[in-house]
Amino acid sequence: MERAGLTEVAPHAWQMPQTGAMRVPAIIYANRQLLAQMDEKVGEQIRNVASLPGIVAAAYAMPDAHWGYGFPIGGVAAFDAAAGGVVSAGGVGFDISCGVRLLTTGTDAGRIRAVQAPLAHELSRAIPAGVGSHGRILLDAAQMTAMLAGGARWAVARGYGWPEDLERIEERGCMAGATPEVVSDKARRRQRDEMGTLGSGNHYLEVQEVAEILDAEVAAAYDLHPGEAVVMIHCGSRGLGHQIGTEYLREMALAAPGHGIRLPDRELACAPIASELGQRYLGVMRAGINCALANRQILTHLARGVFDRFLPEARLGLLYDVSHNTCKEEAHAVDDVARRLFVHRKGATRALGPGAPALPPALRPVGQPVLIGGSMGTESWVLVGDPRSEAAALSSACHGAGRAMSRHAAARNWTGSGVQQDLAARGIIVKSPSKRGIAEEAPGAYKSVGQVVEVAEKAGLARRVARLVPLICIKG
DNA sequence: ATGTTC
Repeated sequence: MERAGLTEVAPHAWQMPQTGAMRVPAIIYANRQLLAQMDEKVGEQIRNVASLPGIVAAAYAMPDAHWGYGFPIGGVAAFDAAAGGVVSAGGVGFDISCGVRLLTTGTDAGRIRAVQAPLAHELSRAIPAGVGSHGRILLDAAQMTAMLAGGARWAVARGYGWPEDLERIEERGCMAGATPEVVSDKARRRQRDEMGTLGSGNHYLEVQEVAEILDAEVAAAYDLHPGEAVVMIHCGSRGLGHQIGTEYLREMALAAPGHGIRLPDRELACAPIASELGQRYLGVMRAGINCALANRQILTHLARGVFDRFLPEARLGLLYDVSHNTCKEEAHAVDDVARRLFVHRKGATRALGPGAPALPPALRPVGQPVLIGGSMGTESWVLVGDPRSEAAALSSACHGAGRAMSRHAAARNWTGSGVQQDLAARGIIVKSPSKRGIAEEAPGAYKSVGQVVEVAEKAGLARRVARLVPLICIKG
């Protein structure tokens, strides 16, 4: 993106002037290099978001932003229902409540290396991955309804995981206000056999090593220790979320004129929060959030089963589970005024600072773990919410590395086997049902996640706590 | 992201 016309209003915060239909400014968090790597389309999309009815404060793009459907991926925007504010299916994204959870193991990475190949093999057998992957759990209509209402709470009640896990999940494992009965039959049907599956694209389960600690105090509170192994799970709401996104994007686009909304881009389809359609989407989307929370909970249970067989001394405790594709009603201070807002985070992670009431007691004094999945074969990060993030971006931060090139271009530049061999030479085992998928996810197709989190820290979005490097990657 | 195009 060209820097001309942008004003660096704070370190690594670039403001786009409020022009045309924009109701608020647009702010992009980046250094000069990340800004140069950003598509012009990110600027266009974030300006479009800034023109939507009822938007509050500003439209924000995170340091890992790239262009997406309507909203950029890495976009944050909050709306006031009483001021005609809208909810947008494109502002949440197709993979509703896609997110990351991190499990500590209390075990040295050396113990993983001793069983690395068989552990990778057994994880790949236990964790269904790939396009259309299905699991052994089949839900009937009543179970589907219970799952969509209960989220991870439902999963734990069914024996998938431990009651103490729930404290370490956003919304304590269950998103309130879900309306399972309004979720279409088609969406429910698509999800029937997809619980506890990874899916494809950039979703993965990785066994990683804590390679570096940058904040010893917070790391200790998070039970992260140098040289120990952790498990990171990145996935979302599978076919159900995708079906909901498809249905509501269409319906919101058709209904927009009737709501008096002129869309700058059809892909920005949205409806007033106060409208029947807006309320209906919110209820269905919350069911999608519960689906993703239950899915990651079942994947955790499957991973624990494999670890129990190979490393019985390992105890896979949940550090935290946080989503990066949601719209949630939250309390925020805007210009020192307390307001209730509907915050869209699409490819952006909630990042609550110390003292936030939504955090469990064990984490409240230090702040929320902000879990950042890097690209396959590189590094991932644990950050902690910074109190400055509330003013900077409504307590939000980045979510990953962000693509630097298209899937198509990546598949031209690399082969799956080549990438796999390169990583094997560095001691990383990658298992995937799709060679093309591995090529599309080649580390070189992504921006530097290290640079993204450094900018996030300098911009006051979140502070770095620990750097994680992969040992085993189970890839969709 | 996605029964990788209704």
